[in-house]
Amino acid sequence: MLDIKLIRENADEVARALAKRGETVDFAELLVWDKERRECIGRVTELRARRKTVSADIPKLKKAGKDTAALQAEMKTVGETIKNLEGRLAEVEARIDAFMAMLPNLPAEDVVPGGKEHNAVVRTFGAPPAFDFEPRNHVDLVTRLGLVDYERGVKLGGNGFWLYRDDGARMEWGLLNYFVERHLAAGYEFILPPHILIHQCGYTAGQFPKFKDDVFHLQGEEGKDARHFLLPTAETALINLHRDEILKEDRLPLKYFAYTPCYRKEAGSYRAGERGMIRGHQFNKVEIFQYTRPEDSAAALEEMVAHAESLMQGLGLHYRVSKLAAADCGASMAKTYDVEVWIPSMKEYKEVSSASNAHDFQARRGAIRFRRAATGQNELVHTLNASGLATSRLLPAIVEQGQRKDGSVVVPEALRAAVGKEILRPVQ
RNA sequence: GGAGGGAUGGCAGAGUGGUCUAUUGCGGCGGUCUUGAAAACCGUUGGCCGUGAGGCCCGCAGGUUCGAAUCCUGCUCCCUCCGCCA
Repeated sequence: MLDIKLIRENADEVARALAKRGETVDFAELLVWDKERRECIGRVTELRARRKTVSADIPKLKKAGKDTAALQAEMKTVGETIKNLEGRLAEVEARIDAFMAMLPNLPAEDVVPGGKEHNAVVRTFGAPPAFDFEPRNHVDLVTRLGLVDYERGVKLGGNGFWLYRDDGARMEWGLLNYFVERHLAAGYEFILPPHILIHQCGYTAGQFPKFKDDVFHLQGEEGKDARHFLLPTAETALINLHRDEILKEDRLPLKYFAYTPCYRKEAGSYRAGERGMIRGHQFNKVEIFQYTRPEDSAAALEEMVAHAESLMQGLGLHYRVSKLAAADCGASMAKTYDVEVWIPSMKEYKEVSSASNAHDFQARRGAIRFRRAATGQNELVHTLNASGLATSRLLPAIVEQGQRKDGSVVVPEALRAAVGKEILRPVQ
């Protein structure tokens, strides 16, 4: 959520910033509602003050033997006027809220306008492995190696699902453990949240109302509007940890990480090039998250990207880091870096981590503040999130980048203990 | 799932239609005293809206009334007991 004061005072500037995302927004109507809202508040406040004093006087006058019927009659109409104004106010505020809830975040100053074609590679690690044979794709590899069972995954969950088995399950689990250990060492607190969340969580994160079609909603009980949903990322849980709280400044930054599967509809997003485990309805991810003071968030973002990169380096994978253009950043995010791993068969880099600074956008939606000791004032925190990492995109990269001519795969050193072997060989 | 009880400030806990401005205690913060600390004493102590005067907030939403923490209705959550259960 943007600060409506900013729009009130600087509508053109806000519109220009949103235009970097390719969004054309007209604030004229909003500003009319905003004006009406404030006028309503002014009048209601005035009338309530009058009612309050008169109502306090009535018992005194009665005691003094005076007739209060006229005053009571007058207050009755005042009460009705207040009620009418409050009705109007609620109407206007609902419109303002609906409008504001649909607006995406302002891109940070240094984020360039335009779509993903304007993303900029800021650095790369390693180089694409050179094969003196025709490399197989990960679907062939993991199937031959017996790591992933696509057919039975579909039998269980339908299209868009798979299951890990044997060494594949061990490797996926080993990746998760490797990340857990690294995050603990970096001072992040481990959270295992519920996977089923209430609607307010999606609102705070910024998924609702705009992106409600992207998540799986649970059928509520008959006659009840339960409005639970399966989280599309652990970020949705972690941003809500401190919803409606006022944090202590000396406890910031708060650093958390969580492992959850991520459940996404991915409706209509299937592409032939994304077979296998590149895109599914459920995938594993460890997410890191920080709550910081506003002045600390820019540095925190760099720190989180560097941390995500160190995980990749620990696996010996070739990757690059891109800084996203405005329109490619998530709606809640002011600035985003993607860490993208090389998938040889696709000859493409695919996102395995997305590290973002939401500034105060999510904090405002969730009323997450901290008390600044120097001023005694409450301020909104900044929130940041980064995948650390999306394991389900990593396993394809590991087998493709680590494959050898005979179809075997070298297990990254960091995972050998978990998998129990150095080389994975085709089964049968 | 059944039965009962409850929701008031950081916590505990009064208040059942209008004298207060929602008692009081604890905790927190500041001070006095002290070599330092404790104790004692004094002061202070939330959120939201509004340029401001001021207004709103006693779980949430409605209603009754000149006036609601208090009365009425609906909802949510929590606790206790029973049942079921990984």
